[in-house]
Amino acid sequence: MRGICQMEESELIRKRKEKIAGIRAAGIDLYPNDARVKNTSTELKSRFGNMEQESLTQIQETFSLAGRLMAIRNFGKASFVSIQDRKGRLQAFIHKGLITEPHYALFKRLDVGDIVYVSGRIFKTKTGELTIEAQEIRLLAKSVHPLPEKWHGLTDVETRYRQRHLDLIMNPDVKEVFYMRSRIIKLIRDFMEERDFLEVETPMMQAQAGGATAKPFKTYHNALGMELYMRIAPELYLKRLVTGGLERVYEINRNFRNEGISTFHNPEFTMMEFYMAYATYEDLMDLTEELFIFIARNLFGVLQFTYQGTEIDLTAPWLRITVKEAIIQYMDVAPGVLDDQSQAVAFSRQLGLEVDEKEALGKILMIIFEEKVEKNLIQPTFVTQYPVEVSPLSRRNALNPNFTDRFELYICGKEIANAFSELNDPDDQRGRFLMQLREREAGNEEAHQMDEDYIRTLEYAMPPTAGEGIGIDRLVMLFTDSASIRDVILFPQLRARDE
RNA sequence: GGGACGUUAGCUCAGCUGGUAGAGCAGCGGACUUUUAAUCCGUUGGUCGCGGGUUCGAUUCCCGCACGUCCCA
Repeated sequence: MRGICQMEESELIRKRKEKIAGIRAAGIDLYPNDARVKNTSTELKSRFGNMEQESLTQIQETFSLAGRLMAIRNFGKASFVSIQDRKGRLQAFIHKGLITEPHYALFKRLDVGDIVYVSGRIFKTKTGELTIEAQEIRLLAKSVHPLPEKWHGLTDVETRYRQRHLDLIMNPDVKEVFYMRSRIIKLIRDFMEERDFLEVETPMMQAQAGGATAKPFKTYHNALGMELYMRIAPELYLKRLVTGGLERVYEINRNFRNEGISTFHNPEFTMMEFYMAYATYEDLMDLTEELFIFIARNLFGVLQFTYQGTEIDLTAPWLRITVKEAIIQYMDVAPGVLDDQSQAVAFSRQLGLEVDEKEALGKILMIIFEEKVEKNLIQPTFVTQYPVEVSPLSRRNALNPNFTDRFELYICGKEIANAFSELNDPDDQRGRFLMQLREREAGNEEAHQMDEDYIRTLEYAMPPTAGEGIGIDRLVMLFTDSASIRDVILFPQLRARDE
């Protein structure tokens, strides 16, 4: 990254350090901790922003504000400074005649980027801007490094991600995204609590990385002398809790998958998973619609919003379509082709897809779906009836046991949620794990492992249950119109840099 | 993993067919009592991502590497 290695030698830094030495020599604490801040920028603006200057002169009260000095506009004896706190910005007026000599001397030594405190009465300038008239100004923390340019700000994406503090200081929209993220997660919690779900936490470090098909990160516990895996999903633990009688549980937490990084993938990402006893995957489609609508209503007040230039409409009911129907709709293929393994191989090869001649029919369907269909699903769409081969933990459909009672939710061509009626027959579950083991032996590193402990849990009888996982980062991307997952994760994974 | 593009002052960016680098902002000095990208005058600041090669000479052309962005897998 530009500059960072030479920062020690930069002239700007040298000058700044000399200035700091001077302030120190004058006996001023560079990092005091005794300021008591009474007000915030937006609070003062909402209280006094609409009042006229004549009314403000009647107010004798003294207000105080602290934050980062973002601009200094100097006019000889008078100066205007812009102070940014967590809520926004407020201007302060510093006049040589209105503050003590030592305070003014200190003010002249301050730099943009410093953390300061001002207190004084409130007034409006002749341009109508609400301003604190400083009776006191203090330095609360001295900045050594200069801030990026005031007008263009910080745009270099690498610096924005590696030095997120700078991004947050310079780009108010970034702060807004993370306020939104927090609000969305709170709304989800409210929604789940309203429906009597219990929030729980299950292990991040697992002896076996189960509950999904993905490559895990491996770690080692010294005292136990055992290898552990960072979880790829909480699923099997949450279903143990349902078996234990908790019946409605959810967890919002991190999953870790040892895979590539893209605008939609970060190796650690946040997932909400929830399980609801005595419900089916169809119930969860209704619940998912309700949840998204609840969030949109609270955020926007309406169910229509724009994601990257595309108008999204969350008005229920959303389209519900099976995997096979979706392929037929978008690929113009005779239905029979998708029921016959060899015809399906031929068809996918026609489409230019690389498919092994002996590949299971269900896998072929998914390859076609993922390659050719997925990207077309712009408005919210539940894709249902996934092949049993790719759904080792899902309940079989009663009418067609080669498919499962499962759905994935697509919006803007991206998978946002994955849900199914849970497989609670321990014998069938064992058979599915054995099928996965064969795949693992055939070289599929992502295939699920045998989990005898989980099967034993099922043998105690898990109630009929439906469960779902919702990718929180992708959800936040959607609602904040963010193009990259890195824009909704404060510290996205980047390659380490040599210092 | 493959492809395209990028990396020049603290920040945002110019830099043409190769001749040892410019602007704006920031900084520093000065003027200024209501500005808000303040203004005006003056001025400092660069291992042109790193390493090779071609050349009398490379920020510029070629190769490799690093990091990043986007697209594809």
